[in-house]
Amino acid sequence: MTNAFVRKLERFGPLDRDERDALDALCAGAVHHRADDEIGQGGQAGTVPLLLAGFAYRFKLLSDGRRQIHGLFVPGDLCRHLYGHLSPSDHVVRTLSPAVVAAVPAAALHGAMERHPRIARALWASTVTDDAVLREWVVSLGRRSAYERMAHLFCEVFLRLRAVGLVDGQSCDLPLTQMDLGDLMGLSTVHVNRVVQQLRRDELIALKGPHLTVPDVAVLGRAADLDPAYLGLEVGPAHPRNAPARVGAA
Amino acid sequence: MTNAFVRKLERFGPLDRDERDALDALCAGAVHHRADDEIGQGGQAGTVPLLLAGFAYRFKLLSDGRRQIHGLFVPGDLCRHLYGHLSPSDHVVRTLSPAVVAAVPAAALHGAMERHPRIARALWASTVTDDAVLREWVVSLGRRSAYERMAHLFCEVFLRLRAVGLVDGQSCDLPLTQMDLGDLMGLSTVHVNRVVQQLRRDELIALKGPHLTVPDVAVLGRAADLDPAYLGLEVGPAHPRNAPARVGAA
DNA sequence: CGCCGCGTTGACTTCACTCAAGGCGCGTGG
DNA sequence: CCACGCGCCTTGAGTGAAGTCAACGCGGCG
Repeated sequence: MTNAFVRKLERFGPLDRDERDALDALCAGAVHHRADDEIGQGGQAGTVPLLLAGFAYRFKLLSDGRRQIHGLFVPGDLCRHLYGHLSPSDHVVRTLSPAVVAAVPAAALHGAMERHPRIARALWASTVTDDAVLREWVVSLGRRSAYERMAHLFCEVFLRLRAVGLVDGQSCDLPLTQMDLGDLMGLSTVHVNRVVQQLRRDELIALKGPHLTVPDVAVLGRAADLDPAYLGLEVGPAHPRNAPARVGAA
Repeated sequence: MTNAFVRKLERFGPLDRDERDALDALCAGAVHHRADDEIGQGGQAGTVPLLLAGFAYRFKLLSDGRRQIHGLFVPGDLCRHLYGHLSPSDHVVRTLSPAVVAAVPAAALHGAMERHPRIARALWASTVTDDAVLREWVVSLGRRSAYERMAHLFCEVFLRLRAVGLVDGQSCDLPLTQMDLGDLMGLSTVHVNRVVQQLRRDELIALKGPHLTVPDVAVLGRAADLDPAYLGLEVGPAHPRNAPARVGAA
């Protein structure tokens, strides 16, 4: 299977062989991490962690130990802003599962963007999309009920994974404990448990251990009050190419 | 007084006369808006709204009318991502007060960035900071109590306004109704009222109409469980220049 | 075998929401 | 000039969603 980074960027516009090779080159030297490993910190100044396989997240702790996760990464995602090196990092990135991570030198990334305008374009479109996801989290945390929030999260993850070809039929991996889900969506573990059970009873999802099944994303999305245009992934089928590139219009 | 955009960017590094002039040029043709006016929509494709005076916000509505504000803009702020034109906008931007807004052509902005690397650098640093603010909102909404949340918000706004020279002594403008505050922090109007009163009783803030006074930001920050490094504005005094540029380190 | 992490359940508490009403300041129009 | 309406702030009472605390089952692993 091709590089997840390439698959992700191809959603934003076609790439030719040359461009795909350039992206592959950026991933050289990817390393394996164990679950629950910190990534991108320490020695790696001037590089951007790129997740190629597995799951990761970023979070902040309050002074009394409360944790809030404010980013979830799936294969193909950059785990830091393209210009993140301009400002000291204020949070931690950690793997959720065994993972493959490339430490892409920021200079190489920017070089590739200069040489390949379509890569630059895709990368920026991807950044803008990441932003939209974060804003949608704000909406969830601020105004959606626990039930809607969880439904929205499962929907988002499912669609993002489908976009990089990691959904098999109606199922995908999701190595999150209920405690993680709580820290993602601002809920207690106990309440997550109850809400997940309700979602199961309503047959919107099946969730056993690290395995998520979504019988019908559209139905789940409706329960989540999900914006049909969200991620531009909604209506489309399993993988890009046939879907219209949702890019370029003003 | 100089252009708020220039003042904001100077926080991220010094700019010479030439660079300041370039920024000024981008603001040519700024127009006045009434309060509660939609900005940046419609005809303005290919431009980025830049707020030069007044306040604005962006929000989303859920299908049943619940509103969540997911961005608050103060003078000097760009109201859209630098590459926002790569993706259709999924939300609305609206003024909170009478405001002056320049519709900066994206092309002109990128041109200025190419000609003036220090402008590019400052603009990127500013983007990264905006990101950090949004993530901090996620933390607030997910894990802070209503009391901490409001304290954090007032602190953030106060520091951001101070950074562009819009704090006079211990006071600044803040033209938000309690309903707006609720939609910002995911609370009901009634509860906002109660929390604000508590903050007043604790003498952490004074808030009458559109006027906010913060006797001691450090104390307010402590009540908010605010990260001391947040915004890099904390310890510094009223305005840049004398403060070390918090930029460039990895 | 026994610990430990994770999911599950029940009972109770509490933070925040809803509903409802009243006050105040201000602009508009009679 | 005053009456009225309206937006906003305030207050009280009751409700409800989600949190806390505590216990137990289950499965994996050392």
